[in-house]
Amino acid sequence: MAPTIKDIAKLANVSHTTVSRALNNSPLIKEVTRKKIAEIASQVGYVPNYNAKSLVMQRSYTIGLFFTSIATGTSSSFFSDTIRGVNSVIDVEYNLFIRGIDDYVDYSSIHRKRFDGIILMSQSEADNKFIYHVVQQGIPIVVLNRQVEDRSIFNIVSNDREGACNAAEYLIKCRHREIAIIEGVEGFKSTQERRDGFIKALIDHKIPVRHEYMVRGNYDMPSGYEAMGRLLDLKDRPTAVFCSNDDMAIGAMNCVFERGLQVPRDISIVGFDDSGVSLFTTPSLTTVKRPIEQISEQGARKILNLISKPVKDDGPLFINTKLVIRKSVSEPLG
Amino acid sequence: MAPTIKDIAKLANVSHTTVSRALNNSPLIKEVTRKKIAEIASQVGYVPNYNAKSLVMQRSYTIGLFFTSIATGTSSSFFSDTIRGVNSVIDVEYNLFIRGIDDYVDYSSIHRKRFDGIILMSQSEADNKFIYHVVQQGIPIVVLNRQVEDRSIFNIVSNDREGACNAAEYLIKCRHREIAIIEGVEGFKSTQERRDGFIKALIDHKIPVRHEYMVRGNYDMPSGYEAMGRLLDLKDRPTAVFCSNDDMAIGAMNCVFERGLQVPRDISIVGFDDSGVSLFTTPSLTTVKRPIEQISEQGARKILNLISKPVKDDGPLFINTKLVIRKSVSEPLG
DNA sequence: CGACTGAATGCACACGTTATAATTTTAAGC
DNA sequence: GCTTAAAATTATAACGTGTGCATTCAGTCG
Repeated sequence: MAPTIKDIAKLANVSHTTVSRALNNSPLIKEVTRKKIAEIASQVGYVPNYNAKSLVMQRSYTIGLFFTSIATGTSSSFFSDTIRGVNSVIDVEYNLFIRGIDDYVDYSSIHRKRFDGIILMSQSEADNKFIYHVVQQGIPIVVLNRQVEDRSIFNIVSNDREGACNAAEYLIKCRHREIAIIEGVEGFKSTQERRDGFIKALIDHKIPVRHEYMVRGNYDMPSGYEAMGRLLDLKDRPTAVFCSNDDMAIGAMNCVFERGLQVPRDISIVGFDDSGVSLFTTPSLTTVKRPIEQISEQGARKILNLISKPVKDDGPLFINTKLVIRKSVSEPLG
Repeated sequence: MAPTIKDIAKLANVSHTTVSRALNNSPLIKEVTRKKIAEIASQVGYVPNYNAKSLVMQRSYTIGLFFTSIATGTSSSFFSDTIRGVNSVIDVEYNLFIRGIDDYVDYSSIHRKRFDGIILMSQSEADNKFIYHVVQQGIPIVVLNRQVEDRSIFNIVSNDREGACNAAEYLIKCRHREIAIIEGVEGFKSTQERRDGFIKALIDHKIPVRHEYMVRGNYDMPSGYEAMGRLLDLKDRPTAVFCSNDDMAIGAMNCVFERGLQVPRDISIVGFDDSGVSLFTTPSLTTVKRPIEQISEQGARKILNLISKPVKDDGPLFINTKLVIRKSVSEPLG
């Protein structure tokens, strides 16, 4: 059986109270007894029972990292970058708990006793119900990646609108005028933000926004492939396509090649995310770098802060995107 | 404050013991009282306190999913496929806890009280120290992806050797004779298995194994790029290359194109994993499908079994790989 | 030397749950 | 209607830890 503070108490000829205090560095304990107890504790390989600790302390030592969904709609690199970022910050003292919101039929098991704090990598407005529940439970929460209206919630988002706008402006600067967009999953905030940025760039440069140049995808490769197919079928097809993420850009490029056309000669393509692959496509993909790992790290730090000293809102934190110019864009022919 | 069984007991005019039994469907309770109590419980929105439960039950309701490392050496798709597989099986009643072994400086916090069971997605022999610790603690464990010698440990692995062998044989069938291999991270079991299968195929077909045709990578795209560079620099370069995973294959293809050569015309390439991208490279990648998600699911099911009724070894479970033929391989020129 | 002070330690309880043993209620048998 | 067995319920202890309050101890001051 694993040793408890009572076992240590016996060995040290003190009460378990003293042991508890000594191990928690209470100022009430004389230095020599603390030393002695610490010595014995490490000798017998004592590790505290977190269940007992949690029970009395009303803390769980657990941080929940939630996604909108683990099963669908989340690209691998996005998923793993997020976990890597969070994991690098959260000390092993904490349990790191990972789930998708859609794994739950009801949220009754999500309550204060079980989570010290929650990090939500949010992709959909539908997450609001979850957020509301968490807030109501009084659990500190940080929402990443999607801006929420409620100012009392701490929010870290990338500036997708600006990123998309920059990407589109870059295409315009390269003399493109027939520019299409392949959009992401309907209802995702990111989808909307990127579209808005894209449209803003066109309007700012007085380029008409053509309805048939806006096609829907769902953030995965096959959808990018199909969407590009529809664009290429158009009577006058675009000379450049902004894809709302890299995965769809890869699917789109694939479609272009399959029709015997070239990127960027016949059609220019730009992506969004700067996922690992984008450097190794042929041609390499011009894309908007979105610092997911950085966002996650910041989010993790913030939740730790919130747990230790709850404090009100600083307003949402925007992390800048950055256009990474590679080789999938050139000036249009003739 | 969240309601406890004592609160319910008061409302129902019974003892808290009865409430506990009623909610746990003990046969000692009369049907009508059970009904009444269940009614009240859901009315007040009762949720059990798992810390208290764990304390007395000596169970943690936590399952640990460990990787060799979260920070490095694990490709995104591998990582997320694993989590998806496990997540789909593990009920929300359980905490799903995810960490890398290399996050720990010592394993003292990994003990029976904290984990009901552990799933290890293992990539390196160095993990044995961790495995040994877990076994010694008496925690049920399932090791995925890497075969361990100890027969008392439950093991689920893909048949990498056979998969690699099939891939190489396919190249041979396509009349290739100058066949190279780009290997994975040194020391990883998977690296060795795939090399062994590769070599076996060559030997079986009496094709000499040339030392300069075996180059090292580390499973990421840049390393595949570099390794291919070294192969292309050879005086008589190979006509086909077996890459030990898809990521390296993508890097390798990129390198080929950059030198103005074509895949598969000038050089054929085959990968390993069948990660999501392999369908959308140009040309699409012929590769060995390794059912990571399936392995993870099986592993998750197995750990649940082991937790409920500990039982000895059935021997390692092999899950078959499958060659997926696409367009990155053709017969060599001339 | 006794009263007082402050430091160090111990006692007893609390946290929310399950398990064990004891008790009460119900049903059955004659 | 009484005894007895069975069924249903309750009282109490336990899990391992932290904390308020009581207690002891050592030292100081008068």
